[in-house]
Amino acid sequence: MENLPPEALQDVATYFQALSEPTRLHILNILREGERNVGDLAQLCGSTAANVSRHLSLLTKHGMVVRESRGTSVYYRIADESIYALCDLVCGNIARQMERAHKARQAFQANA
Amino acid sequence: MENLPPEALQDVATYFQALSEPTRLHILNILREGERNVGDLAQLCGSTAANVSRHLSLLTKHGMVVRESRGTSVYYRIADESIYALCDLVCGNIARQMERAHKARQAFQANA
DNA sequence: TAACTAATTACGTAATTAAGCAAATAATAC
DNA sequence: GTATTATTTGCTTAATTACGTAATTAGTTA
Repeated sequence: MENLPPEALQDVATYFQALSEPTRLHILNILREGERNVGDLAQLCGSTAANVSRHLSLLTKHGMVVRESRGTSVYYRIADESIYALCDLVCGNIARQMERAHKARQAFQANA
Repeated sequence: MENLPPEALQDVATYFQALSEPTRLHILNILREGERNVGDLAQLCGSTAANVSRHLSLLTKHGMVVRESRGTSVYYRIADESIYALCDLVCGNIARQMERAHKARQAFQANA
C-alpha cells in the first residue's frame, strides 16, 4: 500500500464499499458460525431473499464468500476469514473514537 | 464483533464507507508521510480544495485525521495509524482475490 | 480599515445504490 | 410432463453521494 498505484486506490475503495452496508455485515456475521442457504440468511437478517441474494452476489464477486448449490438450495460460506480481522480492527477503532468523543463531551460539562 | 449488537453494524458500515472513496484513500496515503495543509493535499490529489476539505471533514468526524489550524492554513495529520493496518489487510485480500480470478481464467483456457 | 489568501460551506446536478415487487430460472418431487 | 420450492434477475423508485461553482468565513498583512 505504501506508494499508491493510481487505480489500485479504486480497487481498495470498492472493496471497502462492499463492507459498508449493514445487511452485508450482518450476513458475514451470521456466516461466522457456518454455512447457510439464502432463505435462512434472509430470515435471520430480517430481509427478503431477493435482497440477500443480491448482497451475496456482491460479496461473492469480491471473493468474500463462496457459493455452493446443493439440491434445491444454494449455500454460502465465508471464503476469506481475514474479513473478520478487518471488522475487529474497525470495531476497535470505533470504540476508541467513541471514547475520545465521550471525553470531549465530559470536558464541556465540567460539572459532576 | 462476535455477537452483533443491532445498530453497531450501522456504525461499522459507516466507518467502512468513509474508506470507500479513492480520493479519501489518496489523502490518507499522502498523510502517511506527515501533515499537510488543505491546498497542498488538493494539489497532490488532483482535486479542488473544496472537495478535499469536504473529504477531510468526513475523515475528521470518524477520528481518522486530526485538524490543526496554524496561521492562515489548516494542517491535517493522521490520528489513527491503525488505518494503515486496515488498508494493508485489504490490499492483501485483493491480491489474493486477483490471484484466484487469474487461476480461474487459466482453468478455462487450458491451451498454452 | 481594506485587501488578500486559505479553508469551509451552500446549493444544484449527475450518478450510484438499496429496496420492493414481479417475472424468470433452477432443481426437485409427483 | 406438471407442480412446487428456492434462488436469481429485471425494472422502477427513493435516497445518498461526490462533484463543480459560487458565496462565506477566518486569519494575515498593508
